[in-house]
Amino acid sequence: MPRAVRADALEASPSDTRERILSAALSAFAERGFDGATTRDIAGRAGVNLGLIQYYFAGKQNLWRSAVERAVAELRTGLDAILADSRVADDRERTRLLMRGYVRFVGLNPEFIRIMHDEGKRRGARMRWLTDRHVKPLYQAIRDLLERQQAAGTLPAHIDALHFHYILIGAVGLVFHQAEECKRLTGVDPSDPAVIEAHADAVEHLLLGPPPKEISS
Amino acid sequence: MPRAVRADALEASPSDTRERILSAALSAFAERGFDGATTRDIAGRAGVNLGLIQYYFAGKQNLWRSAVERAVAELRTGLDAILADSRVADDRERTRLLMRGYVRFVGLNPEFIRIMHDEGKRRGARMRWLTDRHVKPLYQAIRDLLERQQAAGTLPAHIDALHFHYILIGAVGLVFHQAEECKRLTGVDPSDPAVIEAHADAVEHLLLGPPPKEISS
DNA sequence: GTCTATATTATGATAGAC
DNA sequence: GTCTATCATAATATAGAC
Repeated sequence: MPRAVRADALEASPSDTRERILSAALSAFAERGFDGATTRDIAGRAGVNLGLIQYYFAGKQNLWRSAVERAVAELRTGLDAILADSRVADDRERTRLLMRGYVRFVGLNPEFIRIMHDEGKRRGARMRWLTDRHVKPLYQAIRDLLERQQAAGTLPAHIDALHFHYILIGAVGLVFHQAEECKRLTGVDPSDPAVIEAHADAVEHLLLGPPPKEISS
Repeated sequence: MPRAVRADALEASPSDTRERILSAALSAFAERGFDGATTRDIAGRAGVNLGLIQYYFAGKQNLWRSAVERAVAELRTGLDAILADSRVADDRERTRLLMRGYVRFVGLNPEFIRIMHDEGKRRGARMRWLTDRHVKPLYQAIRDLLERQQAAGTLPAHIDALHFHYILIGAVGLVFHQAEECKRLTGVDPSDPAVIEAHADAVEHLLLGPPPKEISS
């Protein structure tokens, strides 16, 4: 069965080449921004020839989109599972799990948030694509969770979804976005799993408040 | 007195040219990042000749530093005044005023936070310069305010300054950093003064909690 | 599919006239 | 101080050999 073992052969398979370019692209775009990243650097990181970027992706824009699509799909899968989990009792718990899932994802995948920030400040096709395709669903989910809890009286009624969304996303993500600054500022590397959990704890406590009172026993 | 009126003459004075380059540079670096901004574009926005950038600033790096220095100085002046104001009664009120001052500054000067985010994610000389010179003092101030309130029992004791700092800065700034995304996502322009105040209200309520009880009258 | 050129454009910086 | 012209480099993208 020679076909089945091809992918494990010593030489990289074609699809492996494609994947390596995508991974290298995600790192490069996250570190340097779209303008700062160069196709030469990406090819170098991936250990492949520059021409292969054109062969597989037909240009820098297209490579960016493919790399981002793959990263966002991972996050969406995780968050959708939390939102659809029927075992979760109430909206506060669902918000809490959504937030913690988001903290963990961003802590382990800071490339994602760096690209979101790099594009979210610009007018342009990439920002519009990201917003319509990936930010809007998350915003709707957060908005629904907020409004249901406001109706139930468990979150303050006068805060608009816009503010709640950006406060939550900003509070969760900035420390991982600014990981290099944070390391110089505090000596602590936020990608450390213990720091990730501590950050989730802090956000939960400050933003979601103490858990609602137990039914008195 | 011909010397005194020179600056008001019809033609731009030399120092005016320098100022226009600085303003254009701040906008360009904020919108496109250090790598994406070009000296040609900056000269074009300022309405001056490309060669004048070399004449006044001797290079792109130096221009960046001068432009950022000017923007940061404005913020520092405002925040230092709040921190030094002896009329402020207690640390909670000082934290509240510091936060609101920061919200207003960032809301009106989104260039500042875009540059902070663009550099804070990178290793390199610009990040180190920004962190040591401008982020550290703010971090120390926030850390002191947090720890004094923890000692007084008015903020939760187990939250480390690192998390509190990045939660506060992230919650305050993201909506203004992502202004373009926000406009597309919600139709609301966060640079609207009413939105700025609403954001300050929301951060205050969610992060600092309700004001401490009045002395019963 | 992968490689070596190379075309084309854009960039930061410089030289020198006025 | 301000301008035009230009250099040297680095970028994306393409053409075509293997």
